[in-house]
Amino acid sequence: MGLEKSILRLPRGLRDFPPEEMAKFSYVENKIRRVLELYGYQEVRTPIFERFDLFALRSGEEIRSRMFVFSTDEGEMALRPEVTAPIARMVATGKLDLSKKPLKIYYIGPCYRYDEPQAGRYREFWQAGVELIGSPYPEADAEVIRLATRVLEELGLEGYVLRIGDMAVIRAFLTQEGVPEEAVNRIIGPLDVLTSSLDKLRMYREKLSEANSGRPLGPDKLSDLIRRCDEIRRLKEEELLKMDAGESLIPKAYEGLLEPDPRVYRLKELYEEGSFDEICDVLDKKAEELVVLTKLRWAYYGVEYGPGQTYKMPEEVFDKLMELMSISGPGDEALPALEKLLGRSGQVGQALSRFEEALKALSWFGVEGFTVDMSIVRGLEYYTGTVFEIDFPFLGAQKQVCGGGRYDKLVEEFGGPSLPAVGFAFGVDRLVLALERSGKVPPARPRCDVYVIPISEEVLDYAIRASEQLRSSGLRTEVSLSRRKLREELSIADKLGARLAIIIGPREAEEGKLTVRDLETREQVSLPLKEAIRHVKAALAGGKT
RNA sequence: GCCGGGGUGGUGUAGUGGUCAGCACGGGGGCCUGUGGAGCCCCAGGCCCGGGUUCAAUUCCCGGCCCCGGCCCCA
Repeated sequence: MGLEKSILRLPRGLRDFPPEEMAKFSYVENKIRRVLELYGYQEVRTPIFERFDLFALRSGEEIRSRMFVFSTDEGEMALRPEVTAPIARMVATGKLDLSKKPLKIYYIGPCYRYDEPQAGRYREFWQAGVELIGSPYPEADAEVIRLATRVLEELGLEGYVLRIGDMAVIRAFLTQEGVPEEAVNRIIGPLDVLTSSLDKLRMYREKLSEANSGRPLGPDKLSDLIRRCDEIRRLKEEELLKMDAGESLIPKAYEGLLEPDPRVYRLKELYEEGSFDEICDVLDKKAEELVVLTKLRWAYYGVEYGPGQTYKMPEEVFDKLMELMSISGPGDEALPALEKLLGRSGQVGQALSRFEEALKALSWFGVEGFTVDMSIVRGLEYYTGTVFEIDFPFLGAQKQVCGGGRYDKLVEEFGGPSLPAVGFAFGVDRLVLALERSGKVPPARPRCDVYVIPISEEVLDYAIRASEQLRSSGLRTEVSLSRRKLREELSIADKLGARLAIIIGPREAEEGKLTVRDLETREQVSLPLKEAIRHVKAALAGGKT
């Protein structure tokens, strides 16, 4: 009787790593270690779980449902969803030698999130990250970004997209416009959702207007498009109903902007009959409505940011913020645009100059070809300055392999000294995926180079002693533990990928020799141990790779 | 939460409303006694679960579970 199948089943989103798979991971991890140590970073390790509150401190109670939480007699614990907070805890509690400031540390280890798995997303995933703690200067930001691109280069991965933004600029702008500090995070999050929705709508629009015939979208995309439009329609109609009932806070004067448009119900038909122009028109309208709706809500309902506290954003501020977030392009285009929009004075000007310096420092490190993108707002609230992301577009939905930025307040918020910091994390699984998809996985190394075959039991003694000698001289050697027949052993040696077999029978034992057989050429010679070792080394060095 | 595509020995697969569900690799055993890296022979092992349709379901239908993708969200 076998065991109940269900107890053997791996929990959802977890994976085993057989040797072939593990080899790819080790390859990536080793590359990462080598690059980071080249820059003087040292590896650390933190526990796999910590107090739940440590992770909730910054991200809020809401993330409970996205983590693995369990209770113990010491209170609630959570499997770590990321490693920045534990590192900050380590620093804040004085575990690191601050006289070596800036601290340069890195980690590679598993993290856990209670999410629905899909391609490139698992409940247990590996992160490799860097934290540079104690330098407030732009060259620190630049070095950290350089580390990330250097790892990708060393892995031979091409076609990545590096986008850089700056939270300090955005925060300074909002503060200058009179937005309360605590409200800033409440604004940035939803704004990110808004801009990414607009991006999607714009993308569909482009695809439709480029192709005049055929099916440019595919069923998945089409249904997403319809869903998004319908979502906007729903929001809009809710508001109109409220207006009719006199319950809306938005003045009736805006009613015209929110007028219903029956075409949303016919999007599928329109698509099937090829009326793409019509759909584009609907998309334009919907995008505009979404902006107006959000703007009006924020202006008249306000944004809640604490118990009983709301901030009502003036429409001009909203417009300017949208404009700021939409700035994107190469540095020599984006920076002038930023200056034009924000000016050079006050905190905003300072933040902008700081951002420029970071980008300039990046060029000293030889990093080119990035995009300035003010809309990248990393989900986590603790970022205070430069933020960046690296994507491989060919990975599809889970294309982001790296994300990071500056977090100058975190250590202090954990009760430690005031230490500015900048860091990032790689998704190791996704790096492996990217490597596979671009055919850059190095060929697997065979289990051993030399396979020793004792022909009979009497020579086991001699064969094993000889194997030990081979190993002592650095040769990766297996000695057969299977007592099989010679021809089967040869077949196995071949399958294992060994380059050479060493055959040992009574003859060899008697003469004190080893018969070395080249498994490719099938040539063989009998030599005394020392010479055999030399011969093997020459063969291994001489052959391919 | 939503939308697709799938579940056949350990792995990869073929196939069928009704005989014994086929093949490859892998596993176990045998012939073969130091290179015949092969070959041959034998053995073990499978239609995800539950309902329905039917004389008969692994096959058709429905539901569930699971896996794989995509959307949302995130890293």
